[in-house]
Formats: sequence, structure tokens, C-alpha cells
Amino acid sequence: MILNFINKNRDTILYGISLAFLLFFLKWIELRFIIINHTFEIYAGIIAVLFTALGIWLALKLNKPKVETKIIEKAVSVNDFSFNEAAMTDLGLSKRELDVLQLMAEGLSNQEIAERLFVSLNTIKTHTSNLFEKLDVKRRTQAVEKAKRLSLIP
Amino acid sequence: MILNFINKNRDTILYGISLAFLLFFLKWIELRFIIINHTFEIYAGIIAVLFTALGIWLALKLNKPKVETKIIEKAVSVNDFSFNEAAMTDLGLSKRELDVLQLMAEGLSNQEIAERLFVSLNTIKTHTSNLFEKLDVKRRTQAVEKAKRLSLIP
DNA sequence: GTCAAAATCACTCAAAAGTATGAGCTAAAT
DNA sequence: ATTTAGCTCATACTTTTGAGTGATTTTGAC
Repeated sequence: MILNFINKNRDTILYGISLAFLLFFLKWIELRFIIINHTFEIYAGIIAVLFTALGIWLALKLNKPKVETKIIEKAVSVNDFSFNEAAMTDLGLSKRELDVLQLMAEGLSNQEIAERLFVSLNTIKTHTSNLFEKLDVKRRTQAVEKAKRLSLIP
Repeated sequence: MILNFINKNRDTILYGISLAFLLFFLKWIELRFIIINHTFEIYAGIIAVLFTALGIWLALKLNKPKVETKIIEKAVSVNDFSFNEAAMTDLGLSKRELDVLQLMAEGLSNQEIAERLFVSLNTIKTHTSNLFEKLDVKRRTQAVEKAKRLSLIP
């Protein structure tokens, strides 16, 4: 805990010690000058130089770095398919129609879709017809294309 | 030209003037203190404060502002379609076949593709047949699906 | 229980897609 | 010069798809 305190206030403590040392040093040269009785200006000059240095040191120490935020756009290929519920309800697509749409997107024929869903070919035809109408397209390829654009399928 | 010179050395000139003024000021308070005969320490203290301030000012003036760059990575989903040349040569697809494939992916019918490319419907049929064989698929929907997987089309 | 939407299926007809085969023409490679 | 690959087109035929219509059954909501 005491180490922690020292660490946190390192600069302040250092500054205090430096100042104390400086004052002590000044007192010492003051004494010397009194004894040797030299000119006043030399003493003042030394003080000036020392404190200029102190000021510089202080400023450098306390000068907070300016933070510049740099935003780097990182290209990421994302797997972010989120089903577009809105589009589905908007178009009035039923669950079954969506099933058919998905299988259609996999490239299955109507016959294959029928077998996959255990219904007749005619049923699938009806579904696809309704799908095309709802999606406002003429062909299955267009339906798949549009469905992908609308995020109804990945 | 003289204005130019002044502008370029503004800081230096300013520093010189300030220093001159300070020295003049010091001389003045020195005189005052001599006349009033005050303690030496007050004078030294004033010098100390003044030159500390000067040091700070100098440091701030001459020190290049520290810039800390904070980098924030922003994930951006990118349109990163890069045509898979390898797959194309691997499958032995011709330019024309790729053309047809692209239009097919847009949901065009063979007839529409034929009109778009100014050739006959039969030509397109030939292309699609060859395409299906090369892609090892049975239907156009599968062809489009596979082509997308292979990055032959976006 | 009623009603509406959804799902199922059938039938017909037309259009589009796909298969198979053959062939001419051109440009590039051997 | 010959071969090869790619593009073109045609004919004949089959399969799939799609449009249109109508009907029955299921299901969920009111």
C-alpha cells in the first residue's frame, strides 16, 4: 500500500525532493557568496539558470500528451446473416413458402423439393407460384436472387 | 521580405524581447530593493518564480506537442469479391460461358440472355449445357449456387 | 363453432429449360 | 498447314417449370 502510494505520487514526491535539494543548494551558495562577498548579479544569474531549468523540466514532466484518436477501418469478412423477419411479414410469406424458397435456393428441382418435404409435386408448384407472385418475380432464379437480397436466405 | 523574416523567426524574436524585458524588470526591482534595502531572499524568490515561469513557457513553446495515437479498429464489412481465376481455368470455363453464367445469376431467361448477347437462343442453350457439364450440375439454379461458392460471380 | 389463412392436391396448357447431335467458322497454337 | 478450342447455330426431343383454375383439408384465432 505504501509502495502503491509512492508509485502514484512519484512525480510530486520527486518534485518536492528536487525543490528541497535546490533550496538547500541555494542556501549553500548564498553562504559562500556572503563569505566571499561577490557581486549580487552572479548569484541572481545562477538562480535564474537553475530555475529556468526547473521550469523546463517541470513543463516537460507535466505536459500531458495530446491524444489523437485514429480510427482504422479494418476489413473483416463477416458471416452476418440475420433473417429479415420484417421482409417476410411484409411480403406475407408463409412458413411453408419459406421452406420451399430455401430448398429452391439450394438448386433443387420442384420434384426434389416435393420429395424432401413429403408432399406432391403439384403442391410445390402451387407454393412456387405463390412465392413468385409475392416476390414479384417470374422465375426461380430471380426468386433466389431477390430472396438473398432481402436476407430471407443466407 | 522583412515581414517574411519576422514571421519565420517570430518565436526567437519574441523570446529575445521577453528576455530583454525581464532583465530590465530585474534590474528595476534590484534597484528598488537596494534602495529600500530589503532582504536578499525576496529578490531571489522573485527571480526564481519568474525564471521558473520562463522555463515553463520556453519548454512549452519549443517542445513539440506530444501526440499519443490511440488506434481504434473499426470492423467494416466489405464488398470483397475477388474473382477466382484459378477455379475458372481449373474448370476450363470460356469467357463466353462466364458471360452467360453472370447473366444467368441475375435471373435472366435463356431468351433474355440471347438477346443481351446478340446471339440465338440455341447458342445460349449450348453454352448452358457446356456450363452445367463443366460445373457438374444439372440445373441453372445449382450452377448459380456453385458459381457463387467458387467466387466465379459475386 | 365459425372463419380465414395456410397447406394440400389435381388437371391442363404453354413456355422455358435442358439433352443430344451435328456442323460451320475463326483465331490461336503446334 | 493442320489441329484445336471456342463460338456460333440448327433440329429434334424430353423434362421441368410456370400459369391458371379449382377443390379439400388443416390449423389457428376470435
